[in-house]
Amino acid sequence: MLCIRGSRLWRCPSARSRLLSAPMNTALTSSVRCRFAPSPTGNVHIGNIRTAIYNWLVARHHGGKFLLRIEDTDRERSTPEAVQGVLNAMDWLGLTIDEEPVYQSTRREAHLAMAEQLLASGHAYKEDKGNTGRGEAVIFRMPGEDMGFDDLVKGPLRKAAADLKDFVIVRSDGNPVFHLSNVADDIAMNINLVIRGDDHVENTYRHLALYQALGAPLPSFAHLPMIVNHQGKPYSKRDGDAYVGDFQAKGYLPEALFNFLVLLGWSPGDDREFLSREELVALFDLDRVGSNPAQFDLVKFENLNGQYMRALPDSDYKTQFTACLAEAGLIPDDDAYLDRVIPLLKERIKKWPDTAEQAHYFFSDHFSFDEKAVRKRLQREGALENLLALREAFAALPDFTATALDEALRNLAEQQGAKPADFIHPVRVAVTGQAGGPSLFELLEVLGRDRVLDRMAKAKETVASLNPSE
RNA sequence: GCCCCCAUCGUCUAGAGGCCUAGGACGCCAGGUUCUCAUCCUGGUAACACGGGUUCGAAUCCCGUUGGGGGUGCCA
Repeated sequence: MLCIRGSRLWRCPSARSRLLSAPMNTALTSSVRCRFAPSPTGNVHIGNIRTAIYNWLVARHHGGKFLLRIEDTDRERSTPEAVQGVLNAMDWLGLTIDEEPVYQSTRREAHLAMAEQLLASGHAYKEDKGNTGRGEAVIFRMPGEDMGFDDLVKGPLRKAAADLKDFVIVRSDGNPVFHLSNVADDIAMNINLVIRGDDHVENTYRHLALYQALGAPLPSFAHLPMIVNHQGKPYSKRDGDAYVGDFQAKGYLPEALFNFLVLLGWSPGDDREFLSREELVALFDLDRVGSNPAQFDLVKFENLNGQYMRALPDSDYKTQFTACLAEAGLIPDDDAYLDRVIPLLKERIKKWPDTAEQAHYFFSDHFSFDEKAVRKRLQREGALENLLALREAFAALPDFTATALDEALRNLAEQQGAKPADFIHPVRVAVTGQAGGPSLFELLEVLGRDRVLDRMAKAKETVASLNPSE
């Protein structure tokens, strides 16, 4: 027997075993309702948020709804801070929700009522396992037949009745268990597509049985492979290097992280990797989601982030750039100056926090010197003399422009039978304190005559103040 | 233990029996551009876990092994 999933053919389990959920003839449509259901017991990490992103993308792609449910029933571990963390992460990444968030902790009575209903209909029973004295728990009775469902990313899955055991839905202390609450809320929220982590595949049989017992319509399921850490283990609450909040704090761009995370487990099928949000909404669908776990490669991500930085519209770039300067206590002289500085730096700042360090010398005379560079370029024999000679040549220039500066320097070098580089490097260090940076002559022009000449004159003190070792 | 899932360069991946002497990206190496760093351009390095099948033909299908992951009545 063959059935259709997307455009692919799949061998289906024998028709004899009841196939639950019916996604093979339920194409995803604009009526799709999916949700992100995090438990706020720690920081949101990239594995969590990637699940949220896929849910959001599917909803947007099909014109359906994307909802949020905070599963905060674990009162010991759920904190308001963690809830806020989830909200912040989603907001930062632009994961807009279409209805008010549901807080699971407010639905306890409904969950318990559902357990009563199952008890009444004979789908559940009470038992004190091993007479522990803890009281009776409510146990759900599995149907006792083979079950299967067609996972939207993993294909057809099935399980023998013998491997499907009864399970607790209400603890002996009277608290509902995850399975009950989760299904009860999904039913209440009319969720018809559940996209969640791979760690829930085995739970799906239980959930499906619950839907059946309750007579509720069955949703479709899609289980996403995990994102694993460098040890190849799924990210846990303990993996401190993968929190979404940290990416935000470190100055990475949300669009870059969004783009990168989507690519961890999905690809458009061609060679594109730099995809705008609009393109992703248009292209993304579950049928191209892979089924093997992925590792987050920070280096590759930083490359993508750099591409986003360079592609940023000028106005956005300027706003952020200015904010970074302000944070470091640097105030641009004027807007026109800022507009001339930015193009020089734009392609070499890889993430926002690097801004102040790389731009410092443009906005203040109190910048630090790279000792290695000073030693190599200014403490050389004759370096200071060259510098002063060059300063005179620069000072004599009627126009302090890049081309004029360039010409003056090369002329002087030629006169002295030296290489242009012998002058270029010392000037750079004297004027910027750094070994590398933007094109020297443009940099000098933008910096302006006064600053440049002043700093060149001070080079001698600078060298002395650094108290040369060796 | 039992059940389920997964397996292509170091990493993310393309691949739906012949288009694959396996393509792209990041990284790395070499070269180019340049005053440096960055950007950019060119070239190179590197993979179908293993063993059996099926087939004229397999990275692609089947079985097994190994490895990894998940689940397994009171975590979510």
